[in-house]
Amino acid sequence: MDAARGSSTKVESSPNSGSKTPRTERGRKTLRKLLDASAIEFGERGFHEASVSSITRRAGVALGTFYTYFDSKDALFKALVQDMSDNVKSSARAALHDEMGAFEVEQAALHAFLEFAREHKEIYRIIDEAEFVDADSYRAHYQGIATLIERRLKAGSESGEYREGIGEVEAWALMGMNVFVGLKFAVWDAGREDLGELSEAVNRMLQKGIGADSQ
Amino acid sequence: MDAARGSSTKVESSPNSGSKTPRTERGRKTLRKLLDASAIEFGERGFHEASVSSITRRAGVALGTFYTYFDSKDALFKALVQDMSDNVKSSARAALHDEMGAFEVEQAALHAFLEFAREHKEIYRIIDEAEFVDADSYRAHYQGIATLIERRLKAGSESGEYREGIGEVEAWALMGMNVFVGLKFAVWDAGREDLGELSEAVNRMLQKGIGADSQ
DNA sequence: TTGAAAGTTGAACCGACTTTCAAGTTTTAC
DNA sequence: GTAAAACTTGAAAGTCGGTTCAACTTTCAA
Repeated sequence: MDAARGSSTKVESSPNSGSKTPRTERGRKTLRKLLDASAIEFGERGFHEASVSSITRRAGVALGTFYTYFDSKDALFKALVQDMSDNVKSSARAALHDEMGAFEVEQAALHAFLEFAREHKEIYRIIDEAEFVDADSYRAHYQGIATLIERRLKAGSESGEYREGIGEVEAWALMGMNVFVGLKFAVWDAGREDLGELSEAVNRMLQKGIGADSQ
Repeated sequence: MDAARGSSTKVESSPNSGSKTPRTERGRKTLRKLLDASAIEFGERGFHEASVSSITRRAGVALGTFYTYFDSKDALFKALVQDMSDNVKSSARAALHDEMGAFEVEQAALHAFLEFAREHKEIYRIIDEAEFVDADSYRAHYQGIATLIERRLKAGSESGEYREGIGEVEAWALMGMNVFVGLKFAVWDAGREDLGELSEAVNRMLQKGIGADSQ
């Protein structure tokens, strides 16, 4: 349940994410406690079921303290979505290296994503709920990832590893594969399948499809 | 906005969907008005923003009338999710015919789904929000579709059109492709791309992947 | 025709949760 | 050492919307 812990890295690096920047060490600690507690609370209960008082209780601070750091429950949620979105992206990017081939890159990206999802199961609930709480963040999240994927696909196309004409549609399709495989096998049925085998299976689809004639 | 109209077919066919079956024609009409109004309201505002009073206002009936037909706002939502879920499935199934080849079937299913999504854009919001309002329905929806897809994939495998070893993972991956392509191109950017070309592009990925060597 | 069943109405009840605030404590800076 | 700034506290205000209910109207069946 403390899976959420790791997700709250670099909070103070993003300046205007709705949180009022604390000026003392004590304040910074309290803000961190609130963010950690809220990631857990939102992950367990969802935005509307989650209550500010429950978050402050988890964080071990008084109710009023919350409003020293956030304008509203909404503002906190937005800050959290932004934070999670950044973390997924950078965790995937960290798994990629220059010497990798195009297919290798996609497999590594998926593998990193699956690992991330397994460690931070709240991510699906939180990102998905953004669709209703903060629609812009939701779109921005998926649009941002799709753009990254499309860029990689185009590069693979130019290097001759992928066929020509690969673009936006394929990027969204690929993202959908990754998201749904993650939801099913890294969150719902976590541990039932080996993440390495999963990313291989998906990569095989990418390489040769599912047809019999493609050997 | 009256896209929701068509979705409320066969309401009375499902007996215990949380709605108290009306006994007169007048009652049936009122129930129908409530369901139609709520599909629009939930689609526009989402579950929590939607209010019972706004739904009854849209439907042109008094607030109290609502509780003649539903035990609660939750019950109505569940009934609606079930209805939508059934409709997506049957609209896809209706597009399939026995004489079709395995790939042809998948392409037709996707095409039917894309059309359905374009006509009923609320479906994404409503199904997605079920994750928070009624988690079981949400899982049941996707699990149900995945099972249908997996069955088709297995059949294609046995008929020799697909390679061996195709199963659950591929079914979820395929579902993810369809869902995300639908979200992006049939809902968000509706009309930007031709649905026929879209389902072809996705089917091409299915047939030969995205590799250059696969011709 | 008539009484019972089905359906309708909307004001009022009610609980729950976000947000405010004035009084207190701790930290910082000089 | 001291005053200002930063931070904390929790009771209470304020809001909002789901749900109830008793009086009323319409429909149905015999």
